[in-house]
Amino acid sequence: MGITKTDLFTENQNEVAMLAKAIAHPARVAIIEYLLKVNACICNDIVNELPLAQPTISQHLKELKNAGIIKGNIEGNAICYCINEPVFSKIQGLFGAVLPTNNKCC
Amino acid sequence: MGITKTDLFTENQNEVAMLAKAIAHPARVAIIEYLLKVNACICNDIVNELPLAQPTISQHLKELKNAGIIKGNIEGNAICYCINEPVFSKIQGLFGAVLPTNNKCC
DNA sequence: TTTTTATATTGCAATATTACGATATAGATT
DNA sequence: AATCTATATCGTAATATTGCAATATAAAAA
Repeated sequence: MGITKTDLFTENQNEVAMLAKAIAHPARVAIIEYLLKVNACICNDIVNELPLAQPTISQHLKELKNAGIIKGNIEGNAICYCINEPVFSKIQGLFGAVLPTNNKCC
Repeated sequence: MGITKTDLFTENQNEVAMLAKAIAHPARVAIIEYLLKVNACICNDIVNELPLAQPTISQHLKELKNAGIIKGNIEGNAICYCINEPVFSKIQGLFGAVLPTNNKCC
């Protein structure tokens, strides 16, 4: 198959999986880290920053944008990208704020 | 291609991506949620809990185990799974503890 | 020892992802 | 207008993922 049965899971489970998938590639992690570091909108810089071809980076940016993690603003003939705060905060909440477990076995 | 160029990125970027990938499927999110809920080692229950065939779940469990997120203990003829605390805490740290951004543009 | 129970492995089909060259688009510059 | 610059899209090859039936394995129960 190769197709995920999203209809069998809750909306929340699918959302967490979708957001995790967007982060599940080192190039996209690098893009997020870079945007967090410069803490501003960045245009062509990303292509020069990463060791991948321009179409490949464009594709990764699209996936991050589709997941809502970043957003792009048209600035002349360039497009400036930055972190989309609300979604990014949501991710921090989803993965960061889980109850401390106390395994009784294992 | 279809192959990720891990050698082009830092160890940390690859690790974050690897952990995110392990979470990037609703079935695996459901397994993690269930293990956190019952807060103990669970054996066959997972197969009955999820709407997927046994081999499929076995495969997802294997991926979570490979990522270090869960661990399995042999208990007679059954195997009991539970959250692997150190790695799970690491995930919470990685995704949860990021500086608050203050976008100047967009 | 045969059978049952719990889980893993194999093999395979359907689909998704990754990467990039070639090309398109669109605003800026000359 | 012609060219340059920045980015997106298309097409395609290589590889990875998802899902499951069939089968294997191994301990428990009968």
